[in-house]
Amino acid sequence: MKRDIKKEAFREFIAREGLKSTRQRDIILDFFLSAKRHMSVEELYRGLRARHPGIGYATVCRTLKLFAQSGIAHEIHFGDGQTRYEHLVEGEHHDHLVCTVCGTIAEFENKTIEALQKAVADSHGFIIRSHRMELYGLCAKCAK
Amino acid sequence: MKRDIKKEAFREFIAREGLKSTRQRDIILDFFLSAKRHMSVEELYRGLRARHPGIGYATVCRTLKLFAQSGIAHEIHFGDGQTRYEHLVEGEHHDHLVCTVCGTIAEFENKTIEALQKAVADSHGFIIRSHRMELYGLCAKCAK
DNA sequence: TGTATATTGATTATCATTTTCAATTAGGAG
DNA sequence: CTCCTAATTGAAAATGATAATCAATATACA
Ligand SMILES: [Mn+2]
Ligand SMILES: [Mn+2]
Ligand SMILES: [Zn+2]
Ligand SMILES: [Zn+2]
Repeated sequence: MKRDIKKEAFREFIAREGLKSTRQRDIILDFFLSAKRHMSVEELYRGLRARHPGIGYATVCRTLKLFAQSGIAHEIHFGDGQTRYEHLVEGEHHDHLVCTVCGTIAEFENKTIEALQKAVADSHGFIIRSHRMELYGLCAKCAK
Repeated sequence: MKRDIKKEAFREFIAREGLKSTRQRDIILDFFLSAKRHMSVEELYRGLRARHPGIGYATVCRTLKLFAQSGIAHEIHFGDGQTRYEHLVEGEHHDHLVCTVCGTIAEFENKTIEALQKAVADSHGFIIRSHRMELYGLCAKCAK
């Protein structure tokens, strides 16, 4: 299962970097992988604390950063001042539809757009390392 | 000239909202329209202070927000924790190529991509109100 | 010119995230 | 298994960008 691929990838990262495997990191990773996508740090922290009251906010922040560094997660910024994280397997990619009314986030992928992005970059002699594309507006529900 | 169109648009906004025309707002607008694009609040503040030492940081922040509200400027967030502003005339739009090495920012517009974005949104019953697309990587110069 | 109201700049507050640091833990050597 | 060292943790303080406060000042209109 993908969950195990991510766990294994993080385990390898920990080993490769000379870091240590800890109870907290295991707990946070388990929760992160089973929680819903695009959770803010605060949401993850509150969710974790329900079962693990001792866990510190700083540890959650640090651990999520490690997830991003290890490649099993991505930081997302939707402009509301909250950092969100989503887990993904290496090489996966998608963009977002963000409802500005209810906050619902939908994901999509469009190879044609990505090809055109590459073409635009090429015409500038620019080498793309990453990109972000977000469409903001009203989801089907909020559009009534 | 476009500069005058923007000045006039802001003047109208000021009047329409029952706000007042002030020396500071004039100074900040002049500098903003003549400075290079995508300046951060800090950069604009420092640039302004050279000629106008009395001007307050809070006033710069507030005034830039007013520019955005009036429609003559846009807030931009590239994920480095700095808010940038760029001026544009009503209806104009473009996206960005951001060099992660030297910080250079190029602008582009691609109608085909925008049409595809619309198509993606439609297929989700989503109504786009705005969007952002940024390509991060190496500019021609930094790619060597 | 007078007056009500908006604006300014300095200061303080916010708020999410980072850093600090003493105490604790992990995990390899012996 | 026991030591030992370096990594990790949680609480608290620091950070950094922006926003709010507020007394003093400037603006615009009657
Ligand atoms: Mn996503
Ligand atoms: Mn631009
Ligand atoms: Zn919605
Ligand atoms: Zn560059």
